[in-house]
Amino acid sequence: MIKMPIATPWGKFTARYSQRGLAELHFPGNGSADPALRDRDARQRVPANKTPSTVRRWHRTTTAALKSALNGRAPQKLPPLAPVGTAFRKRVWHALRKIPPGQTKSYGEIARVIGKPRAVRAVGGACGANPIPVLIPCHRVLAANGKIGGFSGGLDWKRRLLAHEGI
DNA sequence: TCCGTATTGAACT
DNA sequence: AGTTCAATACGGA
Repeated sequence: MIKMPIATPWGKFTARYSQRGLAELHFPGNGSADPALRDRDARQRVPANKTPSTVRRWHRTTTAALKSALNGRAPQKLPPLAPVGTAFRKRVWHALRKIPPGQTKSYGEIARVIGKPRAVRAVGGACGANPIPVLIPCHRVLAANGKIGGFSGGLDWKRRLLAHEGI
């Protein structure tokens, strides 16, 4: 996995790439408190001039896409997305990508979309396990009663992202 | 197998 | 308007 930073007005995000594409996107400030993990991360940080050209191309796309998304706009182009997860979770993530900016759905609605109307709680689990937040817009999923629900990156981020989309 | 979950809707105060 | 509760699918240990 190749780890590369993305500087934005809201802080430094971190992208991780596998051979298949973008595998993870991390919020700023999520640096591991555990020194051992920090060391591991430092080892995985790769200088740009040493990264394969394919990954640099992906990374330019990711960077542009993230900046669009942070401004509440749909990215023109996305890198290949290669999140790791079970078949069920991938179906959920795929469904999330169909929610346009400025619109929201409930966990139950997502469950129906993927053909498992009773898997509402599992959908919540899949949202929480989303390795590529913002680009896979898990922040556009609210509870059925209109409450905010949760967000793995912190509810502040969820509110901020939704606010930028006019919600 | 057991436990926790970013749920939901109904039935109660 | 708040609280409790059961049903429920999934994933990790």
